[in-house]
Amino acid sequence: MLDEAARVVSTSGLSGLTIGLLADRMQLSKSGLFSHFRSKEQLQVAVVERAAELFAERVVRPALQAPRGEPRLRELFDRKLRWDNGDLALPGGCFFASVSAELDDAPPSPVRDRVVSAERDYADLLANVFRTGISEGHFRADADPEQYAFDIRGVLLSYHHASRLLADPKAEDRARTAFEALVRAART
Amino acid sequence: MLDEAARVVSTSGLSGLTIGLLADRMQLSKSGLFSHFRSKEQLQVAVVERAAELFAERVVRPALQAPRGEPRLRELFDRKLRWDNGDLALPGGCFFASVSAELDDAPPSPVRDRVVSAERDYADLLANVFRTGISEGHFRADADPEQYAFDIRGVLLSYHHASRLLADPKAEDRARTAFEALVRAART
DNA sequence: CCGAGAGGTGAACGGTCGTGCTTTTATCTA
DNA sequence: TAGATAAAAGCACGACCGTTCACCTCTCGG
Repeated sequence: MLDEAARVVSTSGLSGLTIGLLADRMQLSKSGLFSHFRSKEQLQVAVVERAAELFAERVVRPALQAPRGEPRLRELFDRKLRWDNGDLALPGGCFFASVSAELDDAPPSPVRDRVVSAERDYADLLANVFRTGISEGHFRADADPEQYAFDIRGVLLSYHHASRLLADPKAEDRARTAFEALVRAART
Repeated sequence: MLDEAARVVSTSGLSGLTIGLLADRMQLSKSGLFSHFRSKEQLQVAVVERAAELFAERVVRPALQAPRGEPRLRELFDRKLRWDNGDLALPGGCFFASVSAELDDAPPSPVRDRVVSAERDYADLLANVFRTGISEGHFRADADPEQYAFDIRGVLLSYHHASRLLADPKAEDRARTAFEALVRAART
């Protein structure tokens, strides 16, 4: 049920996730569905948390199986591409890309806070995996892991933008090219 | 009036632009405002076009005054930062960053089409300015202008994300650092 | 066998949405 | 000054929103 909600959000945004619509898709009455969550805000929080779980299951945990340093980073990047627009994706692409843009200027709220913390977790993860790549000797010792996380985030956002909005068939090639350039620049 | 509408969209998204809300802000009755546009869709189209005008006025045209090649590219980048989050910005940051994410999975529509074409125009502009930089001898002859446009877009999207959603005080530094790295890599 | 509790239904509420209509008000020309 | 034209107001509509509440129907432990 939260998976269906996450699918809706990924395509129509949080504001497109309506109690009536979700009830229909679940073949449930509006009030029947409503009684599971006690408010719309709690539904939104629950779906954000479910999306974070899905991301951990499909992207993060499998990638952490790869050897430390550069291979792990490559796996993380590759899976993130598939999460945005491939076999690991929700129908509307990256859940957090939609929701982040929707909430970036919203006042603080439980929903926004969870999204922010999920995004921060991901940025920290990228930086840490990169940092491990430094101590493994894959990357230059003076490289800045947070800067690297910022750069990777940019490649992924640009990929989402190019493939989803502009329907650019070269989007994936461009993303991989950009990633390789970043890795090359970080090499020792 | 369309300027006010653009301000609303930049913070609350297209779905937050409501006839009643805009009427209030304009101190107009709902029907009074409605009669200016003949439907909500036409209001949306008009506000997208107004935003594209604003972007051309504040970012593109002034940047084109700078000398061809690298200086023009720098000016374009700098002004885009200010458009996202500075003295040239709407209250919710980049208008198109909000709207793009909102419409990326929507079915084709007049509104979506205008957004896509504005985004394509901007990508083409970036690629062309870069191309001129090649013929001016500022950048390597074998550099790929479209790839460069993709990379720059990534830096700008990551900047918007970091500064707006994550409130990262280092966002601007990171964006400038990333931009300098791209320019350096493209140098002859 | 009974009663409690969980989970689902259907109707209703106040509110806001986009959109039509009719009427008033203001502006400008003949 | 009278009359045409345009802009805004006021009101009502049907649809959908989140939310509440009274009722129904199961299942299961005592």
